[in-house]
Amino acid sequence: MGFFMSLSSHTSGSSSRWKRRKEARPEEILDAALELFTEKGFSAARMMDVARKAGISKGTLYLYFDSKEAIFHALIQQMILPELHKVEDRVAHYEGTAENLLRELLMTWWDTVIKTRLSAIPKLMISESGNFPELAEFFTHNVVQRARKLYIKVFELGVKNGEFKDCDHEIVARLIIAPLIQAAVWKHSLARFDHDYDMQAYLELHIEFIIKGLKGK
Amino acid sequence: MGFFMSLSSHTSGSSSRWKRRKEARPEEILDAALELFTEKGFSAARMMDVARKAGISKGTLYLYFDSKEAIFHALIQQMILPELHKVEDRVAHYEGTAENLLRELLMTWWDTVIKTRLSAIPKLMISESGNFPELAEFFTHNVVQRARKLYIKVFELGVKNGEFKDCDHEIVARLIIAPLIQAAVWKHSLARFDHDYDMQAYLELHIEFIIKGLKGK
DNA sequence: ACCCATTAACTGACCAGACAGTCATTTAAT
DNA sequence: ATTAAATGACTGTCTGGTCAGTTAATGGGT
Repeated sequence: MGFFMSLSSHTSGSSSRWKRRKEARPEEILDAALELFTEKGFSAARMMDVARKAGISKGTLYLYFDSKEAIFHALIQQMILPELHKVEDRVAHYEGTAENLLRELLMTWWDTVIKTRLSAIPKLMISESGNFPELAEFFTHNVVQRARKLYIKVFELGVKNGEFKDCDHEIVARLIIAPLIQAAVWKHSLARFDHDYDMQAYLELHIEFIIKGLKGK
Repeated sequence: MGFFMSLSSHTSGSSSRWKRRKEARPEEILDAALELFTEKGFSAARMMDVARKAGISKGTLYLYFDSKEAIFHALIQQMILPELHKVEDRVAHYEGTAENLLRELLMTWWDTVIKTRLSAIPKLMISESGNFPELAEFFTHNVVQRARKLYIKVFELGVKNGEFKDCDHEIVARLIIAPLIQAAVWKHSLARFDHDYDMQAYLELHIEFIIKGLKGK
């Protein structure tokens, strides 16, 4: 027993059957898991597939994570928060018009979240919220509500400056965010069955409509 | 074997252990399945739980549907299309301003889809698109794209009337729809961990922003 | 009105397959 | 020679689907 046929595609060309790569494993595992959990859902994703995609065996997964659920936790908790911190800092130190800050924020978020693999996180968290209520609560409080608060701040700055007309802050923030979340979710679900569309134009038109709406109210 | 303890809560008060209800079963099964599939996802939802929620035994499920997957198919194919037909008829026979038609369309959709249990369908289809590519394709072509075409038509009417300024039709349609889909998805995922919000105000502000954006471009 | 034969809706114990997680063994690295 | 990273066959459990048996409903005969 123990014969070998899988030409491990990961670092092909090596003569040895496998390499010790203690440092690189966790991130590779999380990447593989993010992709599979997003595509199939947590429950339908198989640990053996995660292992294969990460270029290791099933047993090795359990050297780095206690369980399937532990991988899911790590995904949600490690991948988004760093990005959020950067944006919060940016808003805290910003000086200028609210309109420009809003434009910048939306474009930054677009480039660093919606266009990258991070866009998978919202779709995953939305799909699995029913099975992981505690994580969903963590995510809602520590990502969603904090992001929303950021946009509320920008809006309030604009109202204070006389740039924007006042109206319900939270509703405005939700309307600003909705098309971005939707773009992320779409990208990882029905987009592959739909026409392509010009995502940049989508973002720009959204910004234009929102700015016009906020100003002219 | 065969002793009894479950006081079947479904039609309590009856002395018999169960009733023959051939006509009512399919819809009750679909309702139960929609709720569970939406909450847990297709894979994590157990047939026994669907059966219990529908007030029947597991075996009875298989008198009405061939498999778990058949229930999923029936859900997607039977629940949304009738609503879509109504709306398509309305647009085909409409006479009046594009602005008023757009307002009416959004409000109608809001009341008949977003506010009802039908709102679960988009969240479910988005979550499961990776596991049911054929159904996802069907849904995308027969629901999403048809709905989008409807909004494109309204927009084109507005452009022809001189009510709206011209710009990319499909992008506009996507931006009009995004906050509604987002509201539906949210309702069935992270909303229970988030603050409540005034959904009616959300819809009304969205309509206002969109109309202003389309007019003033 | 009652009984009993027949039908078919319904049940739930059971089965076969699948999968998360384990661990004795193998092998890279030092 | 020693350490520890990595493996994959194995196991216990869980669940979709089945089917032999149970029971509600029906209606024809007395």
